[in-house]
Amino acid sequence: MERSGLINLNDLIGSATDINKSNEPMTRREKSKAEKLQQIRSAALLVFLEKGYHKAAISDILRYTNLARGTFYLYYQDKSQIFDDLLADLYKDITLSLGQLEIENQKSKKAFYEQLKNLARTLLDVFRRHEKLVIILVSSSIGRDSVFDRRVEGFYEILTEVIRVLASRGIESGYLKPHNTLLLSRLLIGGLKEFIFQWLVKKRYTDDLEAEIESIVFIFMKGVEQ
Amino acid sequence: MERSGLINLNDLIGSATDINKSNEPMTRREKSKAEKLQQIRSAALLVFLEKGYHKAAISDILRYTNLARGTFYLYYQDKSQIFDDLLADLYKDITLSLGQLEIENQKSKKAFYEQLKNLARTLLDVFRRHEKLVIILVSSSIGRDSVFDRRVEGFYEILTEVIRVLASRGIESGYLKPHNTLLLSRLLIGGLKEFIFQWLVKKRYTDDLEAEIESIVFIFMKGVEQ
Amino acid sequence: MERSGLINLNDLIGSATDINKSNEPMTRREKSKAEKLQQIRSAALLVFLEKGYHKAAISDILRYTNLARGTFYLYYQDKSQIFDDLLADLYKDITLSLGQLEIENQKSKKAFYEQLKNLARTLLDVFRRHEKLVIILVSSSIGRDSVFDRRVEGFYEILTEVIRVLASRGIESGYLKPHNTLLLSRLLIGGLKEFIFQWLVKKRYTDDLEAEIESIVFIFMKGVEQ
Amino acid sequence: MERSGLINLNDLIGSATDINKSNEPMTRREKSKAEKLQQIRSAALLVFLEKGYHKAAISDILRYTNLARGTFYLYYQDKSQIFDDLLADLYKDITLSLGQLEIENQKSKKAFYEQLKNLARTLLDVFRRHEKLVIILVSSSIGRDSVFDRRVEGFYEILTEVIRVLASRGIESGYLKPHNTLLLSRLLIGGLKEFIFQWLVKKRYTDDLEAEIESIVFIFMKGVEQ
DNA sequence: CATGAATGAGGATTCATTCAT
DNA sequence: AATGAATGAATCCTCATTCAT
Repeated sequence: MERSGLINLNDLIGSATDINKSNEPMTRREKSKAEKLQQIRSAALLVFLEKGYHKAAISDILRYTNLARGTFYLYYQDKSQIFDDLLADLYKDITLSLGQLEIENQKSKKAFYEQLKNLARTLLDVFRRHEKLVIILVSSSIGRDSVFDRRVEGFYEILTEVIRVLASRGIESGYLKPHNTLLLSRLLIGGLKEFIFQWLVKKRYTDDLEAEIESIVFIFMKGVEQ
Repeated sequence: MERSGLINLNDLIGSATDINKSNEPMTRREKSKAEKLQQIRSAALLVFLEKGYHKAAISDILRYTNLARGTFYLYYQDKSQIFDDLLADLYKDITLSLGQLEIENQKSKKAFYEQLKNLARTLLDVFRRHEKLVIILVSSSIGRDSVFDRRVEGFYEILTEVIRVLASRGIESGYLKPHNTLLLSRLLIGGLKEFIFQWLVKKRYTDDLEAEIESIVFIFMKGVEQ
Repeated sequence: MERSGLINLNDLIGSATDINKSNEPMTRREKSKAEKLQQIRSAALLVFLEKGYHKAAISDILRYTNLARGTFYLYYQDKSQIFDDLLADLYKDITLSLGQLEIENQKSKKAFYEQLKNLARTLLDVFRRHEKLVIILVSSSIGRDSVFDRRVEGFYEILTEVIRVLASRGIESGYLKPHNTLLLSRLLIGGLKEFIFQWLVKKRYTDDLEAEIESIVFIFMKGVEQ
Repeated sequence: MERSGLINLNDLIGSATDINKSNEPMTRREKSKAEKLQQIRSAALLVFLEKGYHKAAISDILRYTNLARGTFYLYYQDKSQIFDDLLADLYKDITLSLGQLEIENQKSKKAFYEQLKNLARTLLDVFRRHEKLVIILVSSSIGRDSVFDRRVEGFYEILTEVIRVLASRGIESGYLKPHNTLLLSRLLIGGLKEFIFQWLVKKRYTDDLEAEIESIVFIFMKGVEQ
């Protein structure tokens, strides 16, 4: 019996900037550095949320800290780098969460459906934990060729790939109709993105989120099942 | 038997700017002015496409024409106005196309399904005719509060409303399960947006567009039918 | 017995732009031209009043007419010229009014005092007739070297000269102390200007204007009498 | 016996911007910054003097320094702010000077008259020390609603109020006729303004300034005395 | 004469980034 | 390492004036 995390996300995510991986204790200087870094990160998240990534100026971010303008450049080279850094956290969480979502070969269509619901709930939880960043992601452009836009796109690619793999297994097992899995997954991700946008940015659907999510999964499952 | 356009889009769209309705012949001067207007419009479309609306500077647009900086302001007051103007064209086309898509009260689930496919194909055609603008729309940020973002959002609202009305009829007629129609329509629009993005921006799915669209409609229909 | 207008103002005023001095009947074309001229003049007066001379743009003036931008330059070369033209009217009125204010050699201090009051009342009436222009004059900068500023200054020079001449006569006749007449006149003009400003621009002192004016003349007369 | 400064000017003036009150020694950097500030202030004063406040461009000011365009905005937000800053210096001086001009309840008309002369001389001295700024003030428009115009007007209001209070006391003590004190003070301020204008801007009356001032006070006193 | 489209110089302001301290 | 003053390119916008029609 196969037993593994859903998917190896590290392949997809690539090298998220990792600062301070080592477990050695920090010197005072390092601690101070880590604190400053954290100040900048928190401030950036707030500013991106308020003004949107593109309109956010580095000086806006610094205004929320008590650091000098030049200090920013000791930690990051530009705006896109700090966004990458913020994103890395989300990626780490997704990786962990989906990794823990252990998957068995589904014994039945029902089990497959349950797994799909589990996945949805898991993602929902991750998004809740990273609400600010997810808002920034779902209300941002994709497709242009700035570093930022590629990052946002990358985020969706990861989600798409997760769905695609799951759909492939469903088709292999004969639970799902043999659709184009990429199309399937994009369709679901698109719907999901719209849903998250309405939920987090527009603050709609706040009544019974779980039920709504279940509806979505149900519709999708019914739409694609064998 | 009721027979009417699908939906009165004029209510949603508002008065698209109408220039040059009169049939009187233009003087040479007026013709030159109209040409300059067209130059600016074309240039703006290109620049928005290349750099994205937010990064596009008015001087970028003017660089594509051989006009002086001040000239822009003879035609538009700012960047948002020219975008509105471009959008008005698309809206006019959508209005016309959907208006011609006459709808009968569906006699059967099958007829309802056909109608859904018709709608999808019609929108597809419109989008093909306005490819550049649609690319700009699907690859732009929403959720911030600039004029631009409200326009983009408005575009999706229109599409969402069209789907929502159709879904309502389907539910009333007993062909569809009584889902939350707003959720349904957002879900489909989200998926569609993602699809259009992949198709127009990423240039994927170019093999058999009609078949892909049919797949989408099929999945959606199957997912929500009674 | 000497009998003459108070002063020959034409010497002071110089060549106010005089258009249409001849009495020959106007052709239709000339009439149309005169009308356009009048349109511009009225519009300019309003705009100068609202925005102040310096902030007034030529296009502001033209917006109040139904003339094209280029047309302005058929009548005036720039903003200062039209101001000169407006001023010429006021000058003409002052000249006329003061010219009619016939002056005898004052037989007594009392008569001299009456004459001073007459002068004040006369000026007051002129200012009332040209309220808008006077407002523009009293609420404008002076002392810089633009054409406009020299015009404003010229206006005060005229008034100052009128007072100075009268004061000289008063001193010659022994009714007034032998003060520096230029100082005297500037002092009075300065006070008057402030008074007019408060009256016309700030809309104070509207209760009993004549009484206030009489107060001013009284104080001044008492201050300088022998 | 009452003994106090003439008037509490702080009520009228408001909080003049106070920079660098602390006595700690400046670092080299702070010193350089203070020098730059001073460069800008001096340049602004010169430019305002030459071109007038309204025609002065920020780039004109910067041309007199060797600073970059953006540097201005490190010190001031716009043109009006630097004018306010310059004005604050004058206000501080007026406050100090008039504050030191201690006033006793006047025992006689003569004493009152002396006090008036003292006031005039004091103001004259202040104006001499701030010649450039005073020139800018007396040759500027008032009455429009820009920030600048309100500042200029405020300056005259202060002077007017000083005179008005003194006149009130004179009337209370029976030395002056019971005129409308506001009218009185405006009249004197108007005359004074005109005088200062001629003296500082037109460079007249430079022979015996003290005597001229004495004349003015004498005329005024004689004009209004009981 | 009249028009009004076009021009382009000129002014304000912002902001990422550098670098001397 | 940290600072924050200084920079200057980039952008938006206005407006007097010209000139082909």
